[in-house]
Amino acid sequence: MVDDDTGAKPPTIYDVAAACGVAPSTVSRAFSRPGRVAAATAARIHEVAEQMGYRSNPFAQALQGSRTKLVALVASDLTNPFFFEIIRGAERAAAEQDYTLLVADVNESTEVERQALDRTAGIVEGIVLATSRLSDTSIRAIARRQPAVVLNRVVTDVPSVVTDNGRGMRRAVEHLAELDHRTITYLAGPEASWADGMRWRAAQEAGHELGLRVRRLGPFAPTIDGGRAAARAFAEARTTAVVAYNDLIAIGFMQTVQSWGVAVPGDVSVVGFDDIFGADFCSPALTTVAAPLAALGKHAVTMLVEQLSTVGLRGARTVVPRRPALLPAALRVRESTGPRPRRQRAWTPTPPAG
Amino acid sequence: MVDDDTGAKPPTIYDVAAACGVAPSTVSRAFSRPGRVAAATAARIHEVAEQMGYRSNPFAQALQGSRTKLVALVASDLTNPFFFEIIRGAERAAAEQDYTLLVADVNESTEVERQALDRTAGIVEGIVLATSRLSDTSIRAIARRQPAVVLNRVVTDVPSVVTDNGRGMRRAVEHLAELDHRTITYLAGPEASWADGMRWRAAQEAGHELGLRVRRLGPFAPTIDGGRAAARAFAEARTTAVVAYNDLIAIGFMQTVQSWGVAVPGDVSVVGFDDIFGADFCSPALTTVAAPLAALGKHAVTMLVEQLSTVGLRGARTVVPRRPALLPAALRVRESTGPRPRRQRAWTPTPPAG
DNA sequence: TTGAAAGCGCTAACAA
DNA sequence: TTGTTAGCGCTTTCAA
Repeated sequence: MVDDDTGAKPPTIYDVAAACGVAPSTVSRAFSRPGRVAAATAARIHEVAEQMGYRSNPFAQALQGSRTKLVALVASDLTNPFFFEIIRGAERAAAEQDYTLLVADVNESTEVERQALDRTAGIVEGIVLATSRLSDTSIRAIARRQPAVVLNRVVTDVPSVVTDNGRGMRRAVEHLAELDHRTITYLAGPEASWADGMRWRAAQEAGHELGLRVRRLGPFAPTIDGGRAAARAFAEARTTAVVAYNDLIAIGFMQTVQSWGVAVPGDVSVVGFDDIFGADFCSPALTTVAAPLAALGKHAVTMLVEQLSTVGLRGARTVVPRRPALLPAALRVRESTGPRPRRQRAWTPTPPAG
Repeated sequence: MVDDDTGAKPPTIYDVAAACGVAPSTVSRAFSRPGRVAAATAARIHEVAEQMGYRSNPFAQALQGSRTKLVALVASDLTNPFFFEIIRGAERAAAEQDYTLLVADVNESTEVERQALDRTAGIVEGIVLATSRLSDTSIRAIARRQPAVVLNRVVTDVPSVVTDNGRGMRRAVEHLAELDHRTITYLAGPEASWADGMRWRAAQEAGHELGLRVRRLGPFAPTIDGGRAAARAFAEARTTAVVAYNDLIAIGFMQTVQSWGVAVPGDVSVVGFDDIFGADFCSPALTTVAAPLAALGKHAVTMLVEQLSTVGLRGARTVVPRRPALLPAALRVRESTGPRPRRQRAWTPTPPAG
């Protein structure tokens, strides 16, 4: 009984070999080491393989130690436009180095993140953890098993790439100071967020140095809805200027106070953070600290691939953690900031008539 | 010479077995079939494995026929907010069915798309092709090798999930007709786009039935920049209403004509398509045909997983192509549409002073 | 240039 | 309950 096309199983090199009347190893060579097979034989093999619909089994190949040329980027929530340019940059860098980038959205769930990591870890050659919700310890454990880079967060002993939040925030506060604002409110992001800590601290420091009072409101979800909540909280304790943890909060905040008849920047100036998609076409266009999004992604993947070229696939651990790569942020002044109003207009957090 | 921790290679079941003084198969069982091993033995094995840092090799497991529980979604350009909700929906559906979704951004490049598919195909159990740039033939070839679903496009003999563009466009034209517009311009998307063909045809049909003239301008890139180009073309041949291939074009168009001093919707009404992130906070908020984004993603993954549960991992081909799943679109009326102006104001495509 | 044979790490019979 | 023995599909020596 010949095991020809008995089942629906895909053909293997054995099937191809049989059909060609050559040894399996020859078929293998015809694909992986074309030079080491007679031209005529190789041609025949390729042809037969083609029309049998032969596809090499990547698992069997990987078992032999061949590389998958895959790297993964695990993102906490792809729905957040913050990731757009990061992924774009990462994708570009990967493609340039002949890697394929696989992105996993873990939907802000530690559970799903673990799962994704488990299923993916052994398959990809390296991992970028972007805004991971995992504990530092878990992240270190992952990095111990395989090359990894953290993005937008600093974890001791793991290579990381972050925005220079300090400088960025400093620029924002300077800008507001120049517009003569005296007190600013920081609309905080999630407490678990590493970036939030950095930004809040930087705001305080900058305020201190420039003689501004800096208050903190929050935490709020890093979303447009979070911004709406922030607006409600802000109504209780107003200032002439606001710096939000991120653009989404800033946009939600603006939307809401504007719906109450508050003028931006007439009554309150608002500064966002990140310069995500949409920051330029919301109304008014948002002044924001532009994170080097594409550069972050690009840098992370480049660091990762650098390690991969050094070490082998499996059994490779993350290499010599250097100090975090700090990528520069730039203040993008648009229309949501203006001079401190002489006298604050009265307004109430209820929608105006009409 | 004991092959203990001689190299940096990760430990295998053999190492664990040796360290525990049991047979390799027992170690294997301890992990895959816990019930079939004495509790004490299992505990010891797990402990030893844990502290040796043992991780099962997914390739070896897959070679035995175990499932990877991975599905891939290949997107033409993740930077396009169109994909946000799609991915979110897909991710949810995958998680619900205990699958992990891997997203590959192919950056609008057929080359990269091929590459990604090659590297990924054998590893994931099924593939969602979202807005693929591949030819119908290539797609059919892929589907023949492995379960696949096309999203936002119809390919004969391959299961597909699409927006009901016809109904959606119909609603948009009706809306414009009710506002008394007589002639509308369709700002076309990429020629290669399946959706563009559908939308343009539907616009014509609806116009015909409702007694409106419908013109076509384009093709334009499906981006904000494309919208800017559309505005320049529109300046040469104006109408009181415009329907764009997608929201990005609509937003770019609005931005540009507004910078020329044209009022939206005062001078021209604009309708977008898709209801992407940002459509509600651009200025004016965009009236648009909301594609069932999340539902599309969810549906596609669900269809895929359905097939997977039927058939085995490798050697499974895409099953019985049914007719495309048509998901309903809804018109979202916001602020960018209004009644036809009595007389069109004069304007020129140069930025107004000031 | 080609064939034969030995694994890669794991699982699945089949015995013991 | 545990050990033994074959492979999964492929690559890679080592001979021929």
